Amino acid sequence: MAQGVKPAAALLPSEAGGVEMVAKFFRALGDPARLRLLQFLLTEEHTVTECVEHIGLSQGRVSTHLACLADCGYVQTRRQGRFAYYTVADPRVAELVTLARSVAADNTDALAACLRIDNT
Amino acid sequence: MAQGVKPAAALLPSEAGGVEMVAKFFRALGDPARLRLLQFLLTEEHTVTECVEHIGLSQGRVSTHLACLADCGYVQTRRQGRFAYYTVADPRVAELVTLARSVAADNTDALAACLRIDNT
DNA sequence: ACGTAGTATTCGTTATTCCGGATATCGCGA
DNA sequence: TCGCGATATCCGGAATAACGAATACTACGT
Repeated sequence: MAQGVKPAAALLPSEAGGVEMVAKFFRALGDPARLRLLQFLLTEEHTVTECVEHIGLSQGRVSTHLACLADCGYVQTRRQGRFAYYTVADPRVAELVTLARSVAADNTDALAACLRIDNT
Repeated sequence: MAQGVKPAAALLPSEAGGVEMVAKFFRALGDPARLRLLQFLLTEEHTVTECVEHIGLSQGRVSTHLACLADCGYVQTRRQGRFAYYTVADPRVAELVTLARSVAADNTDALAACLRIDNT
């Protein structure tokens, strides 16, 4: 093996459930609706209703999506009266998406042709 | 909002299907098996059979997972005889996973409690 | 040419995930 | 207090994705 490099000895946490945790984390970004919400909330905070109008899904669904993003640490909530203001919590989120976008851009064709993991 | 920063004006591609493409890209990382494969292939190249022994899934499934990772541009194939050697193609992949891991690590508890986007 | 090992693909089944609609829950104003 | 607007949660139902087993394909050795 590549000796002397010692690269990414522990890229993934070897703790129990660590890999599953990271996978769950990525899965949260693997949905177009949540990705759009993330972009929408990146520049400024918005209420749930505003998000609903922006992405055009049912209110209940949007609320769940936002809760998921909050659970994963992507966004944070600010409660004021009966409103809930969501916004991106962590600057690393933008890095993450930007980085992914740059890699994905270099594989547009292959990605488009990829019929998911298992097609049929 | 944070004025004067002009952050990520086009974080996501607004082209048709761009968001879906990035989502698909992330979804490829949202599976524990593929994530483990990626780590396994990060330091050195391995054949399909080696991967099978390493993660303990059926040969057919592993082959499909690897094909998916290749489609997404995460890994590349080198064919030699009847063997197929897979290895990580892009250094940005390690960045991506490391970055995600660091964010996920800061939200371990919330992530663990997150019953996925829609639990039941 | 034949058999075998390595890899890829197909198939039916099972498990996840997303969705809208209905239904709570909570806060505020009249 | 009553009603209403904003959010959150709870249902089936439909779509997607993962799995193992079986099968097809390919390259090599004999």
